[in-house]
Amino acid sequence: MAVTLADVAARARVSTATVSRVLNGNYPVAESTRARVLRAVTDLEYVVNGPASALAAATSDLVGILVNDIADPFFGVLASAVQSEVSGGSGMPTAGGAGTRTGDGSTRHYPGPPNQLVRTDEKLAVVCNTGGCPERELTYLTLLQRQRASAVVLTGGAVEDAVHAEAVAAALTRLAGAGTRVVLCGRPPVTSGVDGRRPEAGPAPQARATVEHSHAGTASHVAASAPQHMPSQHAPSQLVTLAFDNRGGARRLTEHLVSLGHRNIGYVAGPPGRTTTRHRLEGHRAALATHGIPDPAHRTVHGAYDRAAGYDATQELLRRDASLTAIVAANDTAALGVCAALRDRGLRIPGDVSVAGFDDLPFSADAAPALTTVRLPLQEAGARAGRLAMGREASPPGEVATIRGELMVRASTSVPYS
Amino acid sequence: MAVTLADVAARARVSTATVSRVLNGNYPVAESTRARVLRAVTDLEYVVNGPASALAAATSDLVGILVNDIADPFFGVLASAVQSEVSGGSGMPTAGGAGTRTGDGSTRHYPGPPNQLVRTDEKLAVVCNTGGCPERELTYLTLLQRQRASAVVLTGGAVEDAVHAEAVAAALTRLAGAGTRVVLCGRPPVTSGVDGRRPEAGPAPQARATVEHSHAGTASHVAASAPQHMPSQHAPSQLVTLAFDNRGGARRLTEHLVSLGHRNIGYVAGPPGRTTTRHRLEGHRAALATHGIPDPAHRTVHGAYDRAAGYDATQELLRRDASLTAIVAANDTAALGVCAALRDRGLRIPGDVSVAGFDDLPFSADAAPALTTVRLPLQEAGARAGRLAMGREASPPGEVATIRGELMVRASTSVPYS
DNA sequence: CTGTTAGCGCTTTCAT
DNA sequence: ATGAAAGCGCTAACAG
Repeated sequence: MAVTLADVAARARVSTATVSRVLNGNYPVAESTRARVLRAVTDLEYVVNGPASALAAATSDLVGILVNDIADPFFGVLASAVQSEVSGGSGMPTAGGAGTRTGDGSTRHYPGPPNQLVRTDEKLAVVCNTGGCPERELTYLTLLQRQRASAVVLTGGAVEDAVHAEAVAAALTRLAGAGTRVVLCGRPPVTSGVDGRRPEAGPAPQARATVEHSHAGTASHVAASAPQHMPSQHAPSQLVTLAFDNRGGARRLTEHLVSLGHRNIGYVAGPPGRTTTRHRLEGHRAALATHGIPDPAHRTVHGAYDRAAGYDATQELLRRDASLTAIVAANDTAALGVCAALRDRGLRIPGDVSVAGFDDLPFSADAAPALTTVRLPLQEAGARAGRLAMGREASPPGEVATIRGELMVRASTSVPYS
Repeated sequence: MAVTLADVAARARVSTATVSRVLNGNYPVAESTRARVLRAVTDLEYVVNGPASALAAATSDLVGILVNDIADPFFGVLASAVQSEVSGGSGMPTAGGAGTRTGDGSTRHYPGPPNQLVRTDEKLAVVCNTGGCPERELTYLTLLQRQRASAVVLTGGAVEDAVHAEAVAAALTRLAGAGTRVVLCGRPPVTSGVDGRRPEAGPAPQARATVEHSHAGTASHVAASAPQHMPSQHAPSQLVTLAFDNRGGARRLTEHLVSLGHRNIGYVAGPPGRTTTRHRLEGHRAALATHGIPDPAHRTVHGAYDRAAGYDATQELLRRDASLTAIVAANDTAALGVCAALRDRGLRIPGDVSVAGFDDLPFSADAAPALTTVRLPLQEAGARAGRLAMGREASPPGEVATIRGELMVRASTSVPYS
């Protein structure tokens, strides 16, 4: 049906091998021959058969990017950065450094193909929306393995269910073992089988056993405790992690509030059972503990990472304790909901109640009032993850790097009762 | 290296054909045999080789979703909706109707496979970020064709360059011809070579020649001039379009402002040379014209569809004409920038200046003040596009459906000088 | 520098 | 109901 390599070969009066060679540009071919082949290619509107070449070459040019919620700018920014790095470094102007292409070590040793129809040096970056659903995460991982993806980038926090963690760890190991490069971005390192290997453990609120690493001393050192993902011989660094220092960021944020004089601080946490939620909450509590401030359970309310959750949580928080002088949200989006709820109750920000978020998404600086938050270098992290996925950058020592967030003090926080 | 069908067959003591049959569930297999095979599959952790099966079956389970900017919630919401429809209808709870699966007409005639490792009935929805760059759009289209994608969904406005339009039309025709279902969502129908074939035409404000179709009495007739993409025999309705009525929405929005008494209205347009930009601007002007309100060119400023552009455009607009009592932005994101700029100048919204946006993104209702805008049913449109891509819904008559936007009057607009 | 020739792993008639 | 065998279109040695 479709035009094949053989058709092109016939028209160019050469062998299929030759056509393949000029298309891949990885082997010397006479200039005249090349021209003839290229001519045939365009004449026939030939388009490489991906599956066929993937089958023969045992690898495809697919790079998968898994995100929890594609409609959330947090992931949008991350994914965008990864993608622009993966597919040629051009992409959005937003992507900052565009010249990444210059010194690349691709296989393009010989003059490249002419038109859209041919180029093989670029990867197809695709983003997969898991919707925060563990099963879909697994499904995508499998699907990507099916496609023999050349790399997979997992973004965002992980679910803390032991069974699921085990399953993901297994999937990642398979992937890595199959030669797919795996990069974790904004997600803690894989620690398979750390918490006791109880396959039937269930949601296990106890699963937190292994958490207190990576923040003791001061910041971004990786805890030396439990043996990590164990690159079991056949995976030389096929699995690297770029984690966000959520705990540290949250701690600094709450300390900022405390230093302003706040004592009654409400916390709008993310959905329970997720690493990001837990880490940020822990940071918040650590800050309070450090300053000897009690933190009654009723001052924390869990919800989704969205605006509606922030809104609802705020109502609940206010109902439970009207003495609150500040509310910290697990992320900026929820913080916006917090602000909305406060406004609707006729409370002023920060006059009556200070508000803080986390992430520093694009809109946060423009909110009214501008949001105090912790800036996560999403753009940079994504780009780095992209480069790692392309094997264009060396892995960090220990295969794990922790990325710090920066406290951004803006107008939504002030001294209480001001 | 990896486990193959043959390995499974050997372990289950059957032929590869049989294994294939139970995996695809499209052919009767004895229950006992099936069990044995399934057992072998899980024991061996067998994962189908996508490329190989795609090659043999001449089709893959990839569905591509092209977006202009994945970091923009507009596309995020759209993509999310498409995707959750494509990969089993579950996905985000936001997606509303989840039970779509029930009456599907898949090939699953016999009891399906058991675990994550096997399932073949689901598609792999992947989103590709073009960054609004025509070349990348083409690249992705080709890449997807390479992969023999089963469907492709193009979202968002198109670039109005004649050459590029031609190229895209050609690519889509090839795709459709190759059996890939193509769905345009939030983008006008493909009408290659409509506006006079002037390759260097540029933004061409005159290009409006053929626009008023598809919502008047007769609707979706394609301009009769140059021969279109010509579904040349072998493409029965492989290309369907879900367009947004940007012009009508914009007109109603501006009419709302006019009815409030505004006469000096500034307009922050999107990037020139894009259909969405032009249609919205045309709607705005049509409204003014209808009411005999002059619209000097200096009251329109073009920029990107982002917040920064809205901010800058507003400064420029105010510099040019301080008598403005309202500013309409091409989309909500830019409108937020407009608000920020206004606030920074000490102007009150809507007291001094009314502001309106377009799209009604999630955050718009929460802005301060809540944004008057035109609500586009992104969720529904995306879901429908997804169903069309899956062949799970019949095409609209004429292969084109126009989706209207709904005027949402909120707090950011009021009578002037209030 | 170019042609020949095996497969890559799976699907699919065609037999049995 | 199951097996045997012929490709699908391309790549990668290996010869020339």
